[in-house]
Amino acid sequence: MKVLSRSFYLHENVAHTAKKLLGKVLITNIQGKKTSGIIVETEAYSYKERGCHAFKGKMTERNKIMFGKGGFAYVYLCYGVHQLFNVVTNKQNKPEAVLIRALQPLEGTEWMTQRMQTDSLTRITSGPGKLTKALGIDRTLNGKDLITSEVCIREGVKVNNKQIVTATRIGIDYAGPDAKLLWRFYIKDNNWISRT
DNA sequence: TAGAGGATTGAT
DNA sequence: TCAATCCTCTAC
Repeated sequence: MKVLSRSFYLHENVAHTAKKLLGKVLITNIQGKKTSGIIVETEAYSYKERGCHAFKGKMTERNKIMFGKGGFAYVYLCYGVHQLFNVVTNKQNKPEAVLIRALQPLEGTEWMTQRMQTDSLTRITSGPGKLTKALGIDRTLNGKDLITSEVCIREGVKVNNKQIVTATRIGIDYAGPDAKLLWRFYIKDNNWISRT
């Protein structure tokens, strides 16, 4: 399977890219432990709306990686507890990103269960904070190139448009009217979707 | 430089 | 429903 090219990430419509990422495979190779999973749930974020860290194009020390070109990892700490993994999209100075919210485990499941301290695969990657832990993703991967580094995304399974469910994003009530944007995408009836 | 709050999760 | 937990951002 082929690693996604730079051009995939440069599309100017982040919601379009978020939808296209469904079915793709996220791979990490951390300390010799290769793990991967099929992306089954995503959310889009754009500088044009309040839910985004780079709203109105405001650059800070934390979000500056979003201002570069697409195809790089944006990892940050949420609630002081969880690391969240995003894919930077669009061209330089068009800060947009796709949050990966859930995966279907594929390879290296033994490492995932070990990292999660459980024997069961059930719901082990069904949430943005959980999948990063299962795949060994942390903030040291912030800014990594998704084409050449130890974290990358490759072609996966085909997802029919009819299988994709569109919904409002989770946890951004503070964004006012922008919280109503239908920018959350997930694969219908998939067992690994995060909480409803 | 201090204070508030967050793109979550799991236990109560 | 609520606490954990700490980094980031904002205001002073």
